[in-house]
Amino acid sequence: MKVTIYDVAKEANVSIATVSKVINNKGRISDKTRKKVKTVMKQLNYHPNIFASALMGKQTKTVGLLIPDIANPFFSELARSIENRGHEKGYNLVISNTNYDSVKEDQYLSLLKQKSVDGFILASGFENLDKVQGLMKEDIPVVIVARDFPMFSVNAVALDDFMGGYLAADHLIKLGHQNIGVIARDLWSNRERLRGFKHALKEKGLEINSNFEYIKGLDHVQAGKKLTQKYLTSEECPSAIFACNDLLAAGVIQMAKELGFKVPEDLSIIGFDNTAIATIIEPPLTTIAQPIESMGKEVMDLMISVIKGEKTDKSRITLLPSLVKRKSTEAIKIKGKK
Amino acid sequence: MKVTIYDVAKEANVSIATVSKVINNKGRISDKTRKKVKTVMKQLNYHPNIFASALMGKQTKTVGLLIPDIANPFFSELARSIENRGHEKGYNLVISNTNYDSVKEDQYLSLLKQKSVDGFILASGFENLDKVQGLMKEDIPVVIVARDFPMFSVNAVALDDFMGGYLAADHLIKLGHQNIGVIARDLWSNRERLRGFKHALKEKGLEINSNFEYIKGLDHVQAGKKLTQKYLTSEECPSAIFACNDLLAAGVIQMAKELGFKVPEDLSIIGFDNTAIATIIEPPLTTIAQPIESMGKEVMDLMISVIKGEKTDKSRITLLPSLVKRKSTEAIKIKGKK
DNA sequence: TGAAAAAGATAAAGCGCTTAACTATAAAAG
DNA sequence: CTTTTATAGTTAAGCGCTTTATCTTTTTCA
Repeated sequence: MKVTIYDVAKEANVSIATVSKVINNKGRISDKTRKKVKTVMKQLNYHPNIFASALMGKQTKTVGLLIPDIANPFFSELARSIENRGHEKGYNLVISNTNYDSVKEDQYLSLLKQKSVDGFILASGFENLDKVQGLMKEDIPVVIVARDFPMFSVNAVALDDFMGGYLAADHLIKLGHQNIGVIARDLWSNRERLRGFKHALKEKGLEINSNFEYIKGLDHVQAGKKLTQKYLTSEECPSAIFACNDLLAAGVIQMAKELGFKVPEDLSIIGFDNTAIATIIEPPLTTIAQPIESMGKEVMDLMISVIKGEKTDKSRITLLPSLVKRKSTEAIKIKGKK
Repeated sequence: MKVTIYDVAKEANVSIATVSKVINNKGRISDKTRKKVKTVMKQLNYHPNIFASALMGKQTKTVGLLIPDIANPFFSELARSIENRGHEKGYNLVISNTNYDSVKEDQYLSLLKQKSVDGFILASGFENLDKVQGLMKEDIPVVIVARDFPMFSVNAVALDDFMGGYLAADHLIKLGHQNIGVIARDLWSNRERLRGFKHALKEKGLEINSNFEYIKGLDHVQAGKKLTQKYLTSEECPSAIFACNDLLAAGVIQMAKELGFKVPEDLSIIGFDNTAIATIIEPPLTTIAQPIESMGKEVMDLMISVIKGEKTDKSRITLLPSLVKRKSTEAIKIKGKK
């Protein structure tokens, strides 16, 4: 039924060891035998059983990807990009949706460890450093993406979130906005974005009073709406809102409209990520773009080089965000004037 | 280093066969020994090596999911739902993005076969029946989702696409539309939708002249825009457009606006899928809803029961679509009147 | 021409597990 | 008290592959 290394060996009149050698390009083999064996392999449509070799400690060409929410466009685009690069390089992806849930993170980690994935790409919340350190202690390749652990030696490819926040604030300030609301889930990357944001404000002598605001248990769009409602009906109604991802921004726009605010005339909105939805919503969203495509490529490449042992030192690749101006932001109107 | 069945056996003073038996709940084991072994397993934090058992023909608790485009919200939501259900039941998902490319489909199929996934969930285009039949001949569990092969015995969970198309047409007709454009990629499910659509028209004595229209090589949104431009600037400018997925519909709305058409006043638009973007775009999209959540659950459950051999006969589960009315469709204005 | 070195191929052990066949023990039956 | 039978546990083969030590053949060159 299933063709094994024995079948090939018999057919080619050699030992299984010889076959193994040509499979792995190891040891001394004459060209003649190599050719013969290869021919037979083709002819029999032989494919080595990965499990048998995994048993012997070889790689499985599979990497685990832990992601908080595959249905969030940023993550699904990132996943697609990682997957593509993986496919190019001969790696498969076991994708696990953690739903920002640390219990699930744990479960997946031990499950996939058991399934001998060659390494882990963590795009999850992972506020918990311990788990990552645990993996590293066991010498399991780990790469973090879209999330940085400062002060901690780990392979990572991340966005300069600080700069992203700075860019957003800078844009808004230049348009004359001074009273700006922020909506962000309390994650590390968002903390950085907020830091950059505040830094820009400070440079111009501005202050921001609003801090982390987020409503758990809702999806991003709903959370964006709720918070926007709160902001826009409060006393110091902001003239602009910085939403820390595009989904949130979509919610902001929706609620603004529902409350009778015109975007961008009455309220400027800037998002983050530059996913497909930024161009789908109305008005098209001004947003801070993450280079999702190269991010995926870089992280997969890094993962592979770690797996192959080419990298012994840790490295951190930082990609830079950029401002994409569309229609959801504009210069503030002078109050009272028309 | 790694703790094996031998370590457990030694520690518990039994043979490895006994340990194996308690792991798999097989054979005769006294309660006392069972408890003892279990304790030791916990204590040593032992986890069986899946590969070793896979080598012996046991399951890997991994299923392959082939999907055309994980970044399309319909598929990412579907993937999430499948993944969730899988996780509940102890299965992992290897997700492969085929990009509607039959070469990639082939590659993934043989690759994952080699990696001994327990079965395949095919959400891909798979116009090619042969491959599916090939898998089935090898007795590899296969379930098709969101895509039906009529006249062919295969496990599937699908939407009643015919009804979906019918519902869309019915809604539009009741609103008085007679001249309706259709945008759809030429896939099986869309052919069914179109058939249902036309059926409804025929019932009312209406005809549709436009047929399959799609532009390959573009993403859905762009394709939707291009085609809309063509329709709206043509002679028999339609009063309504049926787009066979929400992404396409988003493109339609965008282009309509760009051309100065008001939605829904000048042009009614109905989508398909009811993904998150339906509520994000402006105006909110009237669309035919697929029960994505239950679809994912059903397909995973079906897959598992096939894997476990509980199902010997093929079965086809058909879910029903429903119309979700939002703001992108309205009754047609009588021409000339105001 | 012959001994040493190099090259090519092999046998066999072992990775961690399952399982069929078997042995030992205890309980039931004659 | 021996024989049968059910029960509890063990032995050992083997899944398909890698790899080390070993053996055989060919090449090299003094």
